[in-house]
Amino acid sequence: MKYHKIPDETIRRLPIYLRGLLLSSEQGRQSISSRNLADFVGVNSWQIRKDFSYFGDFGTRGVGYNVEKLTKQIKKILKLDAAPKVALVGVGNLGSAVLAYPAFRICGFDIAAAFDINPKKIGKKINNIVVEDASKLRTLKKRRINLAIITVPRDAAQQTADALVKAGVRGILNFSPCYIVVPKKVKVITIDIAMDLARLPYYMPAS
Amino acid sequence: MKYHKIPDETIRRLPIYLRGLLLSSEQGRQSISSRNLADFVGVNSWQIRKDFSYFGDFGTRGVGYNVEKLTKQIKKILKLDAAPKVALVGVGNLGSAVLAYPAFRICGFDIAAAFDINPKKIGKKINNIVVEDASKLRTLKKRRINLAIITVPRDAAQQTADALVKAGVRGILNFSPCYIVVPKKVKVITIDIAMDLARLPYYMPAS
DNA sequence: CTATGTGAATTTATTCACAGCA
DNA sequence: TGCTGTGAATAAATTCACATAG
Repeated sequence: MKYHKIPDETIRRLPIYLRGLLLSSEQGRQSISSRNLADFVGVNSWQIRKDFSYFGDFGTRGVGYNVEKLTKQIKKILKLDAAPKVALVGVGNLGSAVLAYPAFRICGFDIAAAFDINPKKIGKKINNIVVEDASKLRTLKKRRINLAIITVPRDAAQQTADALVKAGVRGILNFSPCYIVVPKKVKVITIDIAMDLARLPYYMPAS
Repeated sequence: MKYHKIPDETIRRLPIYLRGLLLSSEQGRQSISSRNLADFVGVNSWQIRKDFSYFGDFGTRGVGYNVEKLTKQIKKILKLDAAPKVALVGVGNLGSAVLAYPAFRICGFDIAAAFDINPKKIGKKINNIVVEDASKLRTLKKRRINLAIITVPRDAAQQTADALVKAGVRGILNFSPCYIVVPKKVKVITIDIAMDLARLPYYMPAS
């Protein structure tokens, strides 16, 4: 199995496992079985084993997985071991909340810059980060920041993405409720809160 | 095809189509082809046609789909036509941002209540909604609110979910970075910003 | 005896190719 | 001719069952 390509769905679950592992590590756990982890993260134990099997033997039969070793390996696969630097564009309500979001740290992210076009916001410090003028986005290349979060209003999302791509950004987490077009070499993941909420009623039984 | 169960993945895409349709309706469009919509939302045209085929004939061959009719049908399938009422628990940074999020309206949601445990926040008005004491969650049943958004810190997420379930809530959008356990009759969708960000570096080519 | 690792079976989703209608 | 609608083909993901190792 070692030489198989890791399925996309497995990649989608790896961060979930990582979160579970970090949490159980905090609780002083050193080894964990697929069953234990399953209860912790809400994924079947056989699914977990299958997922892990795509990238090697980390478990000990009869015992389980070594939490530290597995954590390191997942981080390596996800390329999180280099503490990726991230820029955020759009320091409005949502942007400020994302800047203050504590859970980035545990994944190893370093929120290294924030931008806005509002002169009132530029120069202010939010969560220890000085807000810069969005016209300075091109400095990202020199600063070796190639990950960005977009939290600007919808109308500005595409042009923000264009500017980011021009500045060498290769991965974008987009919170604007729209589809944005980028070159193939750039990966975009869109989080649209309303889209997820919109799926809920379908799954709810009649009240 | 009309009598087939609609696949989960199709349901996941329906809100995306809905967003695209609403946007193109704003632009005065009355009919749209699968190709047009594809460019708009970033999904293949044959995927779109297949998805729509699961719930009936809405297109006119040679022309495309009637925007209004299709919009109504998608809303009906997603059970969004009744303007579902939503409660939000946890008016911190993220909670406030979500309350102010404009895109809920277009999907037809009615943010009807907000709760917090912080006495300083209770009674304050945020985006026209008075923040109530979280101990009053049980009033949700009488008010016929069965959808909720959780934006509390991780430690409080599970107990908040428990309280919501007790109050009759059947669908939860969870922003806390953890897995929460609920009875089978309750549907939870978790948005973990860090999880999505954590997937990006994997897909980025070496810089 | 416990828990992993993995081929095989099954289920689910995507893609294709084209018939059929306006 | 243009675009939908859909069976059939392909691809992908999940689930199972069990051999295997500690």
